[in-house]
Amino acid sequence: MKIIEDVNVFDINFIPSDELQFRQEMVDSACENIKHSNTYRTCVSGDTGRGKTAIAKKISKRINDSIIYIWVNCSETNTYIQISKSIIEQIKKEPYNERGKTRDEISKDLIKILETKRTKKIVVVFDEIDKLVNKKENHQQILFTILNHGNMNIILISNEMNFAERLDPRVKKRFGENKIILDVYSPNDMYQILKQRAELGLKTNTWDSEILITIAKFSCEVSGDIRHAIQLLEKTAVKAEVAKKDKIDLEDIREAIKEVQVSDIEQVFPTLPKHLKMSIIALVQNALITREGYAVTYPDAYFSYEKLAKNQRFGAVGERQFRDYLRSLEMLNLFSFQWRTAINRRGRLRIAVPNFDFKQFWERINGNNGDGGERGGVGSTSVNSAKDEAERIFSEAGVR
DNA sequence: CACATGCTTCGATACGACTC
DNA sequence: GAGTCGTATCGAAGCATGTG
Repeated sequence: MKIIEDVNVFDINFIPSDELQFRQEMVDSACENIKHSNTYRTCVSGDTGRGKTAIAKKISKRINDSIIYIWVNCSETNTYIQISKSIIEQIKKEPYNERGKTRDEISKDLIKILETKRTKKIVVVFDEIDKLVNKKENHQQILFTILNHGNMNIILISNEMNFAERLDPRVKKRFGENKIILDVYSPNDMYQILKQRAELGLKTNTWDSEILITIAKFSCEVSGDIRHAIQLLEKTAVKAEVAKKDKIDLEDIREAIKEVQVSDIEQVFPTLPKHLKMSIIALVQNALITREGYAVTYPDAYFSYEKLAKNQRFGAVGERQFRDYLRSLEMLNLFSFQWRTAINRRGRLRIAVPNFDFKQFWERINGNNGDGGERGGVGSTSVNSAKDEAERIFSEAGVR
């Protein structure tokens, strides 16, 4: 029996066509402000899955006819040149060739376009602005250029609450105190949102409130991320469908949770550069040794990494660079870092806590887990390649 | 307080990809 | 080949947090 009516409803980018639940006032107020001003500026911040992107997308849908809407995702587009190019292309709606042009030349082209008089207002959204601000290079100068030329409405979207502190002071001043900070969805909020999705995407009578409440509670506890909850609901529905049930039950949720938890690291791992992979393995090895779920970054984890990397073609990088790798892993949300007082030692320790089930990860990459590969379907390819990658590293390093 | 440790920040350098 | 970017790497200086 079919349970899912419309898969698209569970897509990560799906925005319901009716009003947003719980975030609609913010959309309304932003739209009003944009209507009455040429220089509306605001920062929206909050952890992943709290509706930041949904707000921005909703604004564009709402007033798309009267504005030029520009979307820049700073996790992909995060250099001065790339951002300029993207903005120029989105305004002119034609390709822009930046090859061979210097930063100054591109900057001039951009300014020219920004200062052109037009009837439609421009709204620029910088998604994941923290990825831009946290870069070592001064690519955030692009914001200064934009603020100084022409009139644009600007919305900054950030995961980090305090990204503003890293902003160039000249830019920060221009944004003033206009901030929207999004709170976590409560279990009840999540339930309401899930209900909306279930009504849109699932066949009637295949689900009940108890199912949704269970998912909402679980997702709230583990992440507070609404996307997590929606993904879990979808997987649960798939599980029920595969089992040929008429109705989703709690057992399906348990099955689905198993998958959601491992998917993150195992999907990301194969896509990472070699040194990052070895860093992850080193950290996991040490997390297993301490038996308390964390790894000491230096010297322990670094030495483990050195051992792994010793026989690689390019050898191990220095401890200094290893720290930059740790930073990357933090940015990827794979590890969190904390301070600990050192015992029997001076100074202090930095410890890395894996944000994933590292024991399960370790079992899988070591192939010790006999029933690890029994899962069919979409997930198994990525799981196997994570394992393959790790095995290659182990064999090249001559370590087990 | 002087010193140890481990981190962050800043800047220098090397190098590949690209255009002129 | 010169010039320009962007990225990866590393060293020096300095800061924060601890010990004796």
